[in-house]
Amino acid sequence: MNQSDEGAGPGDRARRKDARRNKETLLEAAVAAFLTSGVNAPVRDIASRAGVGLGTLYRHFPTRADLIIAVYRHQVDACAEAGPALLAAAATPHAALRQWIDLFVDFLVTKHGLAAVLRSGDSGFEGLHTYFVDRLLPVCAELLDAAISAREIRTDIDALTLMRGVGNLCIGAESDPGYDARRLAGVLVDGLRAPR
Amino acid sequence: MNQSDEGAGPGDRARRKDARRNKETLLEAAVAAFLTSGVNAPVRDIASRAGVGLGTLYRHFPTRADLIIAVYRHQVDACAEAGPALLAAAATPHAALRQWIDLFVDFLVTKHGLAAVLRSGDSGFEGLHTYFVDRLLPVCAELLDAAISAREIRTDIDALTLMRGVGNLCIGAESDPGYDARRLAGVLVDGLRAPR
DNA sequence: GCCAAAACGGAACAGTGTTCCGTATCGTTT
DNA sequence: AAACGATACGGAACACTGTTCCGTTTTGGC
Repeated sequence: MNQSDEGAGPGDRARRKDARRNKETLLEAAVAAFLTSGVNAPVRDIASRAGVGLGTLYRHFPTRADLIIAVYRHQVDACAEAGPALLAAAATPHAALRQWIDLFVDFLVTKHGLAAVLRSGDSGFEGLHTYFVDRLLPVCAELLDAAISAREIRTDIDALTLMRGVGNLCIGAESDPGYDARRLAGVLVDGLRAPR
Repeated sequence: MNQSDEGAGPGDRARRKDARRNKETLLEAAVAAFLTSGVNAPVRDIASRAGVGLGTLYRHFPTRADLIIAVYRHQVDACAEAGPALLAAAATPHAALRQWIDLFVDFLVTKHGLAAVLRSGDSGFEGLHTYFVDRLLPVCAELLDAAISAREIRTDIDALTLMRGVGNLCIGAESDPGYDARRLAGVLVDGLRAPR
């Protein structure tokens, strides 16, 4: 995975090279910190891992949410792009939906604390929440609609509710061996089949 | 609901009456604060609502979790006691389970932030988590076992996983009009019927 | 080499939960 | 009624968050 192209647009060329380098270093530090301490790793830890001041961190990533987005952008995009592919390949839309939900759950469960932060309600994370919804909701809706059109599932659960529900099921899964978020999400998707 | 008998054992008689009165006042203040600001209402707010110092609050409720337990103890107990009654009255164990889950969800959804705090992983809330599990898990397990014995549901979801899953589904439901935790919990319970 | 613009660093702020201890109150005992 | 020890009180102080701000340093075009 290459972090260097995060937001690497024409705008980056206008930046001083020390700024570009610091942003890069910060991203690497954040990846490492998130891996060991979860997405709630203190900002100070990330800054000092990167050997950089707090001001520098905040200039590049105005809020913690921006840092999280930058770190996981590629994986979220990959998840989003997998949706249509699964729909084309699977035997039924419902099977595709199940597989896509599995991808989503796997992603969330392996990012310590991310699912919780998405639901924290903390105003500082609005941007993060919005990013996830913007990127993934259309994909989920497409799969859901396909399954509905195929008359495979009930119609009273919309894509946003489903995504939030599945996301919620992932909360705390990382630090709780006795809890199987994947299986529960599967049960939920099974439940969608019940005609209503 | 009467808060005055919270932990009102023989031990209370040994306490000075100002201490008893303050504990009482603090509980009322906490009820009010939780109602308006959710269970994350700042300790200082609760103390000042009660016209009491921080030290007093912490002496009576050594941790925030103790305060939350004290406030909701009666409702949790009521939920626990409803389990066997529902099992006796319902047409099938699965129907009883569904009704009990509805009770649980209704309770959690109406307590702003409680479901989130139960899953926060914050060590300060271990006591709260333990209390909920101790009190409600046996009830859930009884209902689940009955439904399994009646061959109504799959056997690969244990009571703890189900409770945690349902609890998770309730997170954020209070401050999100477009999200229906009750319905999702219903879908999950439907999913249990799918033979596996 | 100069110098304005850009970026940096970290002290300072605001808001948490929690601890600590000097002071005030209570209730019993004389 | 007065004295006194146990009990309880209040809030300053601490540790830890995220975030802001501004004096200082670095950069890169002239």
